[in-house]
Amino acid sequence: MATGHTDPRRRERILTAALDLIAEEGVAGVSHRKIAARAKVPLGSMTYHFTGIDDLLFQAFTGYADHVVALFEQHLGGATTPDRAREAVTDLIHILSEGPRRDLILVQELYTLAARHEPYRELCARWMRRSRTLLEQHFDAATARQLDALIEGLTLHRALDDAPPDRELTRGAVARVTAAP
Amino acid sequence: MATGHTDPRRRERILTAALDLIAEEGVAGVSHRKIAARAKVPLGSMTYHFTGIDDLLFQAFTGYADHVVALFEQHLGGATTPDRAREAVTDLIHILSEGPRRDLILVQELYTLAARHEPYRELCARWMRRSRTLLEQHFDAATARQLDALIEGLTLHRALDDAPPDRELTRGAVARVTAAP
Amino acid sequence: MATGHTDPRRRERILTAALDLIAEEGVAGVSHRKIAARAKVPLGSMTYHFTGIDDLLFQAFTGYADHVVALFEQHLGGATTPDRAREAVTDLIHILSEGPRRDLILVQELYTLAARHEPYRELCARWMRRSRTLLEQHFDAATARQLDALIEGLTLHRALDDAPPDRELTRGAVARVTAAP
Amino acid sequence: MATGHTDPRRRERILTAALDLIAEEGVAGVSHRKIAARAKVPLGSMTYHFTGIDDLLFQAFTGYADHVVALFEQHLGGATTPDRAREAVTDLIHILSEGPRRDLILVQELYTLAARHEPYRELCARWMRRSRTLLEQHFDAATARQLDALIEGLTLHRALDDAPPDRELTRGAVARVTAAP
DNA sequence: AATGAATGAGGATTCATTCAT
DNA sequence: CATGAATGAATCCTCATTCAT
Repeated sequence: MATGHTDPRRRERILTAALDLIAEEGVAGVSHRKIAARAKVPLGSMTYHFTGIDDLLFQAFTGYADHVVALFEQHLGGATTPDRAREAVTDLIHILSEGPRRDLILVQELYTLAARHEPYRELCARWMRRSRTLLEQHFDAATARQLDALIEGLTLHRALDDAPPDRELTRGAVARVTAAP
Repeated sequence: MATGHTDPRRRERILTAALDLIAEEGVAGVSHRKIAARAKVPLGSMTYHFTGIDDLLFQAFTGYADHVVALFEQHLGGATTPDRAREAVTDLIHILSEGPRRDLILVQELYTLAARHEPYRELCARWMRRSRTLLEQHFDAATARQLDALIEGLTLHRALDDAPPDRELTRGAVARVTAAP
Repeated sequence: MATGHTDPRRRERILTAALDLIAEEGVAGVSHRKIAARAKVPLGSMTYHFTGIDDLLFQAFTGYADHVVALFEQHLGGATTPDRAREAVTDLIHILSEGPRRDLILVQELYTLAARHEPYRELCARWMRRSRTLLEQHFDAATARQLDALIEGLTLHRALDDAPPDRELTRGAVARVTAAP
Repeated sequence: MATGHTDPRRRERILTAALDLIAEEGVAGVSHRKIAARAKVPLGSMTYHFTGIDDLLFQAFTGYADHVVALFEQHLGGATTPDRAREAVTDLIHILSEGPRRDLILVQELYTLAARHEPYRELCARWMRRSRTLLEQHFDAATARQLDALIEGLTLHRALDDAPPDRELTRGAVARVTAAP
């Protein structure tokens, strides 16, 4: 009506609105109506562009996972030495957990879905594989896996703990896990 | 009517049914009706015993957090030397992630609630504090925190990864993080 | 609210409203909303009293079939001789097809459902068995079946034909089918 | 695009798909989308070729009624003596009720529409007139009407009854109704 | 001539909660 | 004390139809 007739950004706008809403109210709180209102899109658009709400959520999280992977690549891809990589990992943890609450929450919501639904588990598994591959450019395979898990745990604890680990503690943990045996 | 007058186990049965349901369908999927049906309790009981569904959920998760803390105490409390403690931590990670899917899922659901709602965050913080205190019986404060985060990350990765870390890798990671500097 | 708290006639009112609506707009045209409005009952009552709309429709038609069977019994049950029975059958056909359009339509709707759904077919089969049993009080089994089919066909043609068979023609057809060989 | 410019069979394909769908899901279950999908035709075609869904349904049933009339003509038209006609009628009843369930269902759906909507009633009336005319080639007018109704009733009972009349019973009924007074 | 995108109305159903009993 | 009946709001989804292209 206003935008001519077709609005190619429509789909994208809906997905962004969905993620924002999930961050605010949780997967449990999203609904076609709320997403449509936030995206300023008529309700009927929801099921025109997506098979149903499950489809919509999955596509939204798929896009989000891509975004996080990109973040990993951006930070770890540039490191040229193991020391630089260690520093990049420390950056990553603090960026993730100090950045907008939105990211922390979305990751949690994604993990919760993954714990119950296979397609989401596959989404997470792909992300973990990619992350590990990046770490393996600087560390041996076993160390990469251990470090990957450490990143996960430190990020989460920084998000939930009332006295979150500081940068020095993070740096120390990274150093220990990546220390030569 | 039949059981005398009141059934003291009624409340408990409702809470267990709620957790089972959350494990199966997620927080988003629970409802008074479903919980009542599963607990074999009349629908009216729900709002008689609990203020509302939010109250019910919070009490259910409170009980669950207590249960997990008990698991930590049971495993870590018995260790008498740092080496025993290291082994206990390794056990803990593998028990948590190999045990029934139910536990993995409930922890995730709890974290997701904590990411958004203060009372749940406090619940998690208490748990983390307790866990750290237990670890501090064997390791210095900084190491305890790092180790705690590692436990978290390894457990999660064991749950979601398609090629989960094996016991040897877990043991190695624990050893590295707890190694003398 | 107004009626005290429980209204035992509620279910019955809904079923009657459903049948009225089916007669007016067809099975294709009924909806929870329309039935609720006609029965002057809140929308939520629909799925409180019935599992779903399928359940509601089936129960409505079950009640209706009982009503039609009662009509058959009332007319045929009183006949004491074959001649009286022939006259009763003729009455029946003309009462059915001259009476309120509602009945003709409801029977059609029921048959249409029966053509596609087993439970409705069973409903019709029961009705036919009962009808045949009544006719067998006056005629041999084969004749009863033939007469039963004739009743069906004449009623339908009286309902749909632009020049419907008159009473004399009906009487003649009944006489022929029930004539001694 | 591929087929030159216009596909003359397109309309026909849509109508056939509509009838198939009605047979499967009932008039209540048809929709533009489902018909378009089944006919492998773009959604926009629906309202391009037909005024609306009512128009589409009416044209579909019109074509179907023509098809049934042709069946009557094929069977009754060939009979040269009253006896042959009786046999043809018996054939007709058993062919109609033993043939694909689709036909039984479509006839019922058509009658149901006819019970409520004038245009469909006229469609049925034309069919009945034609059928009667064919029967009048062999029997007097009154007999033709009675026989026509009998055909209707026997066909329906054969379709819905759990112990449907056999061929001998059909033959007997036809003989009785067409017997000289 | 033909169609994919778009949408508001309405579909069935589920829900947490209230309240008379 | 305990509960079944009741309900209005909100859920997802399907629909016939319009219209710019």
